[in-house]
Amino acid sequence: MGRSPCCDEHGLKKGPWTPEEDQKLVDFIQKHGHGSWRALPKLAGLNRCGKSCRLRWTNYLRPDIKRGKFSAEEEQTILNLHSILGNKWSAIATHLPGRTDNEIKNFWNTHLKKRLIQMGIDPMTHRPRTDFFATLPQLLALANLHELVDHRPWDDHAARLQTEATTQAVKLQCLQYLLQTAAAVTATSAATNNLSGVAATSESEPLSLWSTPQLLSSQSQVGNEITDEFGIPCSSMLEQLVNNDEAHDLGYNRGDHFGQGENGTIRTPLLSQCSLPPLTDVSSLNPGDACSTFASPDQLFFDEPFIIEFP
DNA sequence: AAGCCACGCAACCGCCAAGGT
DNA sequence: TACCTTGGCGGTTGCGTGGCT
Repeated sequence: MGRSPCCDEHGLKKGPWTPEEDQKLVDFIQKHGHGSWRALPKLAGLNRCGKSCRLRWTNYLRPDIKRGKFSAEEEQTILNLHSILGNKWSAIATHLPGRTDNEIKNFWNTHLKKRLIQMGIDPMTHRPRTDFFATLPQLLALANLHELVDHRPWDDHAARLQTEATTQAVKLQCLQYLLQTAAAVTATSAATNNLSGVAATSESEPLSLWSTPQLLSSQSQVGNEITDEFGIPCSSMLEQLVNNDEAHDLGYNRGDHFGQGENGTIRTPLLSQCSLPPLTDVSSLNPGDACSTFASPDQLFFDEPFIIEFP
């Protein structure tokens, strides 16, 4: 026999709280503390179940709750902690003073998760998605553009140039995706080392790396790891790529597309990715997947025949 | 102006673990 | 040791709101 829900008791109100109810709850807790949540509603004169009171208090009425938009630093902290802890919202909340687990959970589900997905990153593993279908739209768009450029009779030189430019921009985006994938493989081993270090020293310095705002918000440090993979400073290379006139003309530096850096610099998907945490799940890494399954980025995107092999 | 839709968020539900008896 | 109570947590739902057609 299952347990009956706490609010099944007759006459207990559900749904949104009124200001009067809020006031009663706040007054009571300020005078007496919450004590037993089950007993509280009767004592406070509320027609609610104890659980509802507790939730209302912890998620909304508590005086130390910080409301308003999440700062960039808070976002980064959530991303980093989520990559380690997963959906342990209460654990994540302990690192964000004034934020409730519910608020963080909502923020994750409505903002961060979608953003990661848009960037081609699996929100659960924090690793770039390597499945073919995740990249299919990009590849199809690329293939279509390629055919247009190659087979259409061109009277309008300007239009041709623009399409070619767009093709290059799409290539750039796909290249960035592959770089993310390759970088993740590199970062994974580093992350593993970091994490084992954290685990080994967790008693003295629990999660010290992740809870340090300077490190959490440092894109360059993580970006430097990517440099090692290709021997090229990825951030500078990509900034150069994205900063070129073509990208500007195509709107690839628009803030609403990739995000705008603090001093007006462009934040590309990859650079944003660089700010994501190192990856944690090395055990599931398949040496044959991701970038190693594909040809090298050069081969993939600059050897045109590959592209038109797709139907 | 009205209807539709997507989004954000507060609140609920159900499960689980800890502690008490 | 088994059962019960309680609090906590994560997942999900549903309502309000704003933007778009």
